[in-house]
Amino acid sequence: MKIKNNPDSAQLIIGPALAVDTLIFTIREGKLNVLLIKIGSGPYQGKWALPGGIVPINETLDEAARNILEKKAGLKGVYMEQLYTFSGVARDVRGRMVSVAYFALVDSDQFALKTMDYYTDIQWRALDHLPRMAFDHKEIIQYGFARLQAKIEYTNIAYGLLPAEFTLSELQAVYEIILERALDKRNFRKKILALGIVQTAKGLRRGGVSRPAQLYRFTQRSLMLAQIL
Amino acid sequence: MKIKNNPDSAQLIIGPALAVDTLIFTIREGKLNVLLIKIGSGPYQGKWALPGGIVPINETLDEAARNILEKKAGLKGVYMEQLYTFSGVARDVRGRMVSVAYFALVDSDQFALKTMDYYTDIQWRALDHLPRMAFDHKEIIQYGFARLQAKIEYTNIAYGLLPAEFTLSELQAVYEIILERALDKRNFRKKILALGIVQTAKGLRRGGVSRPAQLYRFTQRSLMLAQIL
DNA sequence: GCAAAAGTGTTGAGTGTACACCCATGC
DNA sequence: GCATGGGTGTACACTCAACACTTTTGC
Repeated sequence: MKIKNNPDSAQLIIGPALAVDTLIFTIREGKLNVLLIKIGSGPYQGKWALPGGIVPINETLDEAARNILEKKAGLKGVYMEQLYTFSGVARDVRGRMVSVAYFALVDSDQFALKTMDYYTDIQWRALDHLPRMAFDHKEIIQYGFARLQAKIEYTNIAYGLLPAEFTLSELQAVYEIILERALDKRNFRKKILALGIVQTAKGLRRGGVSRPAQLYRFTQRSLMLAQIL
Repeated sequence: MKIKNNPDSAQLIIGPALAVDTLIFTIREGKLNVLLIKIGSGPYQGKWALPGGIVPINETLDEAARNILEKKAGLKGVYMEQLYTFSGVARDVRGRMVSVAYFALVDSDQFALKTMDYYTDIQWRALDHLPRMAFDHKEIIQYGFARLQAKIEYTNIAYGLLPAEFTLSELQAVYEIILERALDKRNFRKKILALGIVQTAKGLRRGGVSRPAQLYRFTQRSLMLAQIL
């Protein structure tokens, strides 16, 4: 196990090691996806897992998670929050490891995946077609999905999954994919507009064969409470 | 820093040490209280803090938190859930320490406090009269209070603060104290009864000078979703 | 002109909110 | 008999859910 070591503040501890794992959601081709990496070496070689790493002695968990997002997944400035801390005694065969899971949302169009040195592969995988996974990472994904489903109903968190400008139909699709049910178009638009969480942007989206759609943007691209459903 | 060490599974880690802190709420004399201990030695001697401890190498966080509740606060079988993991780099002057906070609910009448060896004092303190506290424990309390306020609105979590049998007025008082606002008696009773989260128990509470009140019990003393407010 | 998605209002049911008086008991 | 908290119903406002057709574009 490779562990970063800052000699200035190093201390010897006999206790569980601390890691951060990041659960990154995006929407691609009408489905909710998570970012997975393929482990390159060690007892879990060839297995899929969430991007993660050991917490350096001189970083907070938020900093460690941001660094993993940036350096291991190439994602910067995305929505992120702490999810839960997992501590099963047997979750890592290499030794006692406690992992703080973080959860991030990305507009997949804005980021091109590139495989990093650390891993042999990195892929978006649909939530309903996950491979077998290392550690308890499937459990983390289920937990995070539940959080996402809950939070999209009473916050504007959906902004994390959309570009700056989007149509109301695109926003509605995000809701339908995450909640796994159809929503009524008129009621949805009425509610979203009444809440004032979006405002019209200049321009239309002319996607092809049909009538162009008005573009909107979130009035705030930061977490806000708003009872939507 | 004293650290428990199980030689069977010990490993040397250079990284943040891991602790659990428990935030224990109860209601006493019409106010929300938290359980605080007074630290007996070290740089924080004489300061107040939440009961906590280092996570042993062979315990999950839930187990470690249960053990702290039982051995340091004398509480068994109470409602408990993981709250959040705090990781500020300077939260403990003795060294880098990450703390997983847990949050517990207790019916204070059922447990008599006794000061343990570890601490020089242990007390219930009203949330609106907290002493100066060690570490970032005031922040943990604020975070936990927000969780409690949110969760009492959409779950039956209030059972953790009440004895097996209680009157609807007592239940309403719990809600009013936590939400810090008055509720309409008729509407409250209508909602609670319609949801079916309580059922009548045998007997009446004859508290003294006024009409005796019907006793109720929760239909389930485990966490259930129920939109109450 | 036709296929495809955008956009738009109304109605009925159900839920939430406000509100005041009688009841059973202890002293 | 009076002070104390227990217990009960109704009316109005508002919110939620169901539902169908016209518009604008590309081909």
